[in-house]
Amino acid sequence: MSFISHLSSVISVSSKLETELTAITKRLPVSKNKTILEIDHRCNDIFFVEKGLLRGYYFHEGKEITSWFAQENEFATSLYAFVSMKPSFEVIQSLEDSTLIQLSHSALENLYTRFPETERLGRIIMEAYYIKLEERLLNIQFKTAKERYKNFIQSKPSLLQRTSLGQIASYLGITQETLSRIRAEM
Amino acid sequence: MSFISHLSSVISVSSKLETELTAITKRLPVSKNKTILEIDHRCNDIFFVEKGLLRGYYFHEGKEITSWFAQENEFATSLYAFVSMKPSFEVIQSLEDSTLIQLSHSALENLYTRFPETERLGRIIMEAYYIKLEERLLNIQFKTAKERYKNFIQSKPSLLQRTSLGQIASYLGITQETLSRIRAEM
DNA sequence: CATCTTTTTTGACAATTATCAAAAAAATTC
DNA sequence: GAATTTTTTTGATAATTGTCAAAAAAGATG
Repeated sequence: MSFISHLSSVISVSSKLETELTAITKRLPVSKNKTILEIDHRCNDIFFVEKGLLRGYYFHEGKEITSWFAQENEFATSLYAFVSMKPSFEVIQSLEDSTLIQLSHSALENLYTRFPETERLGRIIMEAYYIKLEERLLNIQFKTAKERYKNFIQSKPSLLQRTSLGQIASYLGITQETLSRIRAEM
Repeated sequence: MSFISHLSSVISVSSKLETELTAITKRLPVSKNKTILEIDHRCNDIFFVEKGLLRGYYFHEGKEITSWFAQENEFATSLYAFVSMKPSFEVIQSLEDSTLIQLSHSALENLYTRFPETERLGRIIMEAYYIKLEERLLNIQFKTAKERYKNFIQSKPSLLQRTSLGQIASYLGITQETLSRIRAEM
């Protein structure tokens, strides 16, 4: 189970904890192009992507803006909504047939209390999220559209084949016309 | 001590923990315009601003870019460097005479181990940091320069008097000329 | 495989913000 | 408080990216 082994790389997972984790999570198969979390709904779950690809997006002036992609061995949730338990402004959808490990907010809170060592896990995951977001901000603030795209190709080459131009463009904070032109001149 | 009472609003601080916190932190007075963390140095400390104002900035193409301001009752550190223990790309400076509560990385790690309930604190602080950063990203990605400035006035009015136009402009991701023109037409 | 739908590309033009240069204003220092 | 330094403002111009519209290409469907 890639979920447990992934966690093991962050904290030591006792067999007791492993049993608990297996008990409170659910393996969830989703087919391609399914909406997993709708706008304005509560985000009760955090998902670990065992197989497949998810995408988070929201609407800005009627257009879909990709906020993240989550591939194999990555966590995915509408973080703001999950942390605050407020209605989500984000949609989560599957871009491929996927297998998710589903962990609910209440089960997680429970886990934190019963296995305090998992607090560390929560913190470390948050730190990693933060650093990724910081990189993204620097990227958008100081790189030209072309530099951002080059950077994307470098850091997430596999997503090039698995997502559409429009999805990537909005993730990079540019229009798809601009991205198309960048591609043309490369 | 505003530090302890601020923490108390997040987790319950036992008297034992309070004693420990007092023992491992140091009250650090710094005068105005002092560099607290230099570029490429290790960031060994996280600071809690008891009084005064700090600023984090880095250089991009020879120009200072403000990444954050930390006022009274806020935490401040070069988060990426502090978390990863890598050399900092950020400078931390005091913009006013300030009083800081200094907590070292090693003392914090130690605290996490000896008082597991503080892991929760670390996680919650990280979550708050994340959400602030997310707002900032949305702001830079989708608001015009004018909207961003208006938003800044709304959310951090006190900083208007305490910082310079150039510092605010770079924080908002615009040039100071542009910010000056925005001010003129408001 | 012909049709329908979605995605990508291309073109013309507009808007926002940056850049460079210099003047004006404000703040600091001796 | 005069001189120096720093910060802010103003002007002219350029560059990047966005917008709107439509064609072309690719993909999905019955």
